[in-house]
Amino acid sequence: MSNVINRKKSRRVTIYEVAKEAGVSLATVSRVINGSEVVKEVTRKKVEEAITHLGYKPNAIAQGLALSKTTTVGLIVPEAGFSYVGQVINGLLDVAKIYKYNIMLHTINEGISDVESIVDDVIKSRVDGVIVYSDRITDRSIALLSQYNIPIVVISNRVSSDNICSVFVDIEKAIFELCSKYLASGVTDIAIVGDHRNINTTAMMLKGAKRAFKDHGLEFDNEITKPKNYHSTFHFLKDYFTDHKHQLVIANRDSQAMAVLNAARENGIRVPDEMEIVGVIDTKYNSMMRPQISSFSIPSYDLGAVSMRLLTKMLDAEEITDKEKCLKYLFTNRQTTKLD
Amino acid sequence: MSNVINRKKSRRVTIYEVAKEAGVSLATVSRVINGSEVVKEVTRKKVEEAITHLGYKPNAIAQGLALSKTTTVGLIVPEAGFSYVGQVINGLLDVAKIYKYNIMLHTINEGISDVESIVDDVIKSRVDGVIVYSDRITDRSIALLSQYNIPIVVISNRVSSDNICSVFVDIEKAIFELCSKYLASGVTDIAIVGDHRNINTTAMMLKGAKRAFKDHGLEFDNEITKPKNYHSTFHFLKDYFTDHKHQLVIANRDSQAMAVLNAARENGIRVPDEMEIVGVIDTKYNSMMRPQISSFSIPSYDLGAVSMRLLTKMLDAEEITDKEKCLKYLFTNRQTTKLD
DNA sequence: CTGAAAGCGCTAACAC
DNA sequence: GTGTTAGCGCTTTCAG
Repeated sequence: MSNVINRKKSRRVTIYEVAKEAGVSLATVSRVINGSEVVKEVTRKKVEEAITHLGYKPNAIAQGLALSKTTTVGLIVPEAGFSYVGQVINGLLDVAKIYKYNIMLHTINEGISDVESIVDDVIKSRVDGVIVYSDRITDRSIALLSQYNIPIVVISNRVSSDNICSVFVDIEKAIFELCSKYLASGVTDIAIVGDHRNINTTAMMLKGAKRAFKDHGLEFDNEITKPKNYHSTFHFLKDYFTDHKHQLVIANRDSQAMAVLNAARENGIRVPDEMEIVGVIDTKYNSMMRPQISSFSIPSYDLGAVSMRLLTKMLDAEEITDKEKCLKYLFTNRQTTKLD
Repeated sequence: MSNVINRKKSRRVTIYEVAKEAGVSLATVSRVINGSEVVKEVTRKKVEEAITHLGYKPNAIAQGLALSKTTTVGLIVPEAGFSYVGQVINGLLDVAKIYKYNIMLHTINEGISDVESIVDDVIKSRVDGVIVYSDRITDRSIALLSQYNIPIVVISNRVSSDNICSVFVDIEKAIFELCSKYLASGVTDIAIVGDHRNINTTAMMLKGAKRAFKDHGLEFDNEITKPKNYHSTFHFLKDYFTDHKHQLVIANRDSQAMAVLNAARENGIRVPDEMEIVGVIDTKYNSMMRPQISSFSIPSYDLGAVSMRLLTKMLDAEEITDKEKCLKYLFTNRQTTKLD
């Protein structure tokens, strides 16, 4: 297939060697590499032959230096969050592939020092743009990054400015609608499990619930949060449900929804008869539980794909009609709810 | 914290500007950046002040060009496999951070054309080394890559050569031991669910089972594979278990083990009383099922961490005692087995 | 201890 | 159409 010669320990072939082999100047080689129209057909042929013969591959680093652009974008995701970011990454990579961008992957955790070092790495590596999956709007990484005047797309958070766009799902609305529906049918004992790893999302969920309750002349005040002394949501909920019960419990990540389900059942609470459960972020595991957990399907893949597409637009200085892109969610009624 | 001036639309500051600001030559600036010992203390101070004052950050691309090394490594993982590769990536990134390497992420699917283009990208981006998470030893990506004489670490597969090392878990042995134990206790109706996405792992599992059976004077011939016309393992197994039952079913990925569990139960097969189930790859979801699925814990994080460490050794031309690193697994007995 | 200068591999005017 | 040349930002001899 590829005529690459196995050149052990030999330097990688450069544009000069191709030029010599083809009997042209390096400028011409550069032209054919970059698909310039002005090269005569016969010389192009010669060059192309030399290229495949020598197995030449342009040095992206050198190109990057010469052009001051790297065709790579930095991706920053929360550490240990791959179970729910995986799909986002897939979407992102697929689009990146189309537009010939490479992805530099960085993970970030809570530590501030970490934020600084990530930003450092990102800036030093001279990526053309950055995509940040971040739940926290106040995230220092974004603030720091934006100082460098580099195009940024943030996922899962509504923000925008001169060089920042965002792609997200309107969780507030999702929860509002869900709660409204339940309230309308007389269900008022609704609780939301707070997610300390996704503070902003939790805030949105609460906001949606509060709005729905207010519309019904009620007040929402039922956030369940894991105290620090419990090391897992499940263990906490197991205790919690010994003397608590709600008509509807809403959790963010599917692992939390599962914890709710398991904890409830271990306390003999029948789901969905006595208590209904809804998850927000949906992974494939969500539907593998028995009963299957009803949930919103956040379009994770699209979140990634759209973000990357948006970034390419920013990089090409294309007109951007909407700097804050809100994606549609879908509610899937499974076996932990009694909805129709 | 950082004294970076918000320099809108202005070029990034270069080593020249730092040199001018500090009143020294760029060679000297370069020396202090790279921690050379020979710089006099006072000049170093001057330079450092200029650097922080200007908010200078070295251009890694230019450094890469000058040094012909990029301090980035390419990571190639199977597309859509983040649920079980996530931990590997975390381990890898943590170690990469320590050794100051950046990660360029690529995903790969079955298509051959894809392989070529990935290898192309990897070579063009002049990474210092590559880590490939690949189940298939015959993987063309590795073959192609190795032509370029670049250090490679392969995860989850035993291979090695001049510039290739590998880190993996001895699945064959794991299954051998498990089967031996069951066979010794009289359980002989054992089946293994084939995983079309991980052909090599499946082969290892079968090999282990066969060896155990042979040791007991028996022959193993119980691979369950999803026919092409079923779009999910679960749906196939649901039909399969209407007229099949085994004493022990072993599955590779946890999602498959869950499919086994759910399918069995929907056919009224009691687990573990009538049928026991063991999974191989363990994610957090595995233990969220009820009953909790007994499984091997493949040390995913370590797989990544060790691989990255190994790669740094190759890059530093350190002595490598073992080019094929076999990591320990652990069996966790949960609620789908009757073992003690 | 520090500076001058030659690349690293490639692109993009500007000539011819 | 094609070649020449000046950078892109940094490292590294080699002088001084």
